[in-house]
Amino acid sequence: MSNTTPAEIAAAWQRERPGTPTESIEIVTPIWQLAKLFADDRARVLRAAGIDAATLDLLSVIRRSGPPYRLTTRELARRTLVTAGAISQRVARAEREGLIRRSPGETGRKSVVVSLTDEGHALIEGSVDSVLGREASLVAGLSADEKATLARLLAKLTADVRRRTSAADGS
Amino acid sequence: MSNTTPAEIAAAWQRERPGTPTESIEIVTPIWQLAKLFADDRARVLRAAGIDAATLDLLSVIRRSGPPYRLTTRELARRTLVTAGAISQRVARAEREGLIRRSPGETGRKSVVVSLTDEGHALIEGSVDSVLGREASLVAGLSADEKATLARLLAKLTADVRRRTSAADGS
DNA sequence: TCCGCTATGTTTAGGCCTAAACAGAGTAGC
DNA sequence: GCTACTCTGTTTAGGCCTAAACATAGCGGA
Repeated sequence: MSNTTPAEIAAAWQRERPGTPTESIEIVTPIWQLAKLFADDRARVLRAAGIDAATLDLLSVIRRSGPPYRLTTRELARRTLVTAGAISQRVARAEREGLIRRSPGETGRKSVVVSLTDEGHALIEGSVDSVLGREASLVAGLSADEKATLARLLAKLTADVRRRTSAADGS
Repeated sequence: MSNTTPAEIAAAWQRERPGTPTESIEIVTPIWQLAKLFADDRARVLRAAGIDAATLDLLSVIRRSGPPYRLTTRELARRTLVTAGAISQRVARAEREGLIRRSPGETGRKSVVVSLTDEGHALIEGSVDSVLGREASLVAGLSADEKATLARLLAKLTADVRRRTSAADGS
């Protein structure tokens, strides 16, 4: 029934291999577990709405960029955390389903702009509230103070990790 | 260069669709971003060690279960967050690489116990410290207090979300 | 003008995962 | 002793992703 907690994992390593550097486990492991819990739950909610998480992410980025709801694939790759190849595939799938439209970009360079179709716009309007509403209910167990503190620490950690993992260095 | 921050995403939704329930964004989004940053970084560290994250996870669970380093596939599925089918595939891959061994379980029911080979044991000993050490350095930007607070809030949130997503109900 | 460099996208090969269909091993009740 | 049911694992079909190989499109210097 109960899954292993991060604290138990760290304790198990210390018991089996005293001296193992386990300081990060109680931070990193729950982040992975939560990411998976949120992802699975979101997938379940979206299945009912006839859309998948990857497509929702794509349409969301375009939708909240505001009118005229158009972005180049380069911008899409920058604003989502996936590779250019993944964007290319997402766009192809969404285009096949009639949710977006591709058109050649005009300003210099070779470029492609992706824009929402009416169907795509309707689909995102109909699903974003249910997804975000559901997620708000999942974090409702924390008090306002706890949520603020957690958000602040996560923001700090994200900035730290991004700095330490990108480019050279690392120590 | 800079990626969009969760706070900017929430602000964008409020600008475009006033009233969108964005309370969860500054919690859920950074968790996903961090999970991906950690996963990518771990994959990079492991590539050098000749092992992948899925196999490391498998061997780790068996290793820290203690002597005699044997678990049934059912136990493996329970202790990792993946499906039984995924375990079956992970075990098949690891067996092909000579890292684990499969043998019929004796106690009642049909069951299969997975045990570490010497090669598997050596591989996990040689990589766990480098992975955990690297991750410790990634979270080193937080003070001891901040780490403790973050760990506590993440543990609480994980318990909450698990409770709210499992089984029926949800509201 | 020509050649090549750089910025952009797309395609391909392969990895890992989930859901669901399968299959085998015990167990329980008749 | 049989049949049905319930655990356990494995296999299959399909999805999404990354890395890397491929294409193109403009620009720029000689």
